[in-house]
Amino acid sequence: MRILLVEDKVRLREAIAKALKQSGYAVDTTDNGNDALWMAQQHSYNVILLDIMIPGIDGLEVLVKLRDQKDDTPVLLLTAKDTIADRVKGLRKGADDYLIKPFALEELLARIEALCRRSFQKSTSTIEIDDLTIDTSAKSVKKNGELLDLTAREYAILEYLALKEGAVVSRTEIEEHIYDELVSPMSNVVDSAICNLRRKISNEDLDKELIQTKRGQGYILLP
Amino acid sequence: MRILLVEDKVRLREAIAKALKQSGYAVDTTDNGNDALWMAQQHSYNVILLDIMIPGIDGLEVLVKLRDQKDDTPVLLLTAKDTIADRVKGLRKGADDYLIKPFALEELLARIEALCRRSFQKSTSTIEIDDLTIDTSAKSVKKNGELLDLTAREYAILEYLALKEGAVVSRTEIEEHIYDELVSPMSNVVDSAICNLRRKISNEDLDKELIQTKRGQGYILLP
DNA sequence: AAGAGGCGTAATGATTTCGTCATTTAAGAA
DNA sequence: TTCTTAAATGACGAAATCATTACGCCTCTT
Repeated sequence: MRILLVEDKVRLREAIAKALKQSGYAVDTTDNGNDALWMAQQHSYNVILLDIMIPGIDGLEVLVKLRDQKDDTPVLLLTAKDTIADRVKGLRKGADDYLIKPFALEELLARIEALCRRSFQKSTSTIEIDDLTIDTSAKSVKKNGELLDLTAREYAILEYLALKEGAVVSRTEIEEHIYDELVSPMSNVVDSAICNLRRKISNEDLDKELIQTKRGQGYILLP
Repeated sequence: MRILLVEDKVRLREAIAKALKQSGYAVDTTDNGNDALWMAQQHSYNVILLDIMIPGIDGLEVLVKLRDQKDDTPVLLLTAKDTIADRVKGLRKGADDYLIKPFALEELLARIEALCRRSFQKSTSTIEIDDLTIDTSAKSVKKNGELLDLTAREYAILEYLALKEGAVVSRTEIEEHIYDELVSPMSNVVDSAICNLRRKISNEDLDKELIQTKRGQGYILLP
């Protein structure tokens, strides 16, 4: 899951970014509205955290422009203002949620989770696929009740595939949503990660692969 | 466990704060309603102790605003008033418990415990994990019946991990819940504390670690 | 007032992860 | 079948993360 964080106060921005990364998100940050718009056009983020009071174009305007461009990335507004009028204004302009500063990091994490779930049209925090149970809240995966020992990367990829269950997911898409920095075109990081992941989730006896390869296209997770 | 104490009378406030700290809670205090609201938004407390008669916004109003913001932190009202009408009013507005001044510290501590338990949906005051028995009421930990000599910090961390058994808990989350002030970003207090904790709870013979490291994510307590 | 112990900090050493590269294997077209 | 290209796999090393120790401040106790 990749998140764009738009916040001008350095300390707050870095504190939030740190917490998000610890929770397994790929995070891009910026401190102003112009860059925010630019970045939002470059990548498809899963969630955008948008402070309203920022230099350059203000947060609400960024939001409006995004929606004008038919970009419906979930936006969570961060704001110091706390009047019903402001709330309504933000939501009217197409925000999906808002949080009043200062807020608890856990609250933020919970809302982001909710937004992600919603954007993938999932209502629960666990996804069941075959003999796997993926708990997106605890960030753990169980196979027949046994906890699997996945690394952060492995988990992130599996979760992403699971959320898009049944859809072909390209390498590029995985790179863009899971990795912080741009992956060099020649790299086979994803292949490598998928290989390790398969090793951990496969049933040695059955030769059925949960993660199937669509040659020339990417991977697909099938139940 | 982190507690917010809102009480304007200095002596009483400090007495309560001291007692709470001795019982192993992280305590933040304030003497007025405005700051209380601010602080409650800043952190996610496990319990809020709220005097009704305070300067600024009064206690009941603070409560109402919290609930308006969907903040369901357990609130224990402290008040001199003792009429059924007042009680009902408080509870109606979303308080979880009620204590009439003057009260015995013992009584207060007991109720706080109850609220903490309830918020984690645990009915008993002891948590059993592997060969450990954590008594949240006595704030003691036994290993195979033997009492362990944990420091307050160590206990607090263990208890928190235990309450979230099976879920990955990030350093940031631990810092936020166990430590009074924000820990400097570079600090490795948590690592250090975990290290000491492990030393005390580990079985030298078995190499199974109860507290496992999820590299890049945090720690997880597994049975 | 002195001693002890808790606890935060810094430094160093150990571990793990993960990206890269090289090689093998498999898929699909001719 | 054979050739071409994509994907899987395994080994390796750099980098990041974590564990552990030592030290010093501060608080609490006696």
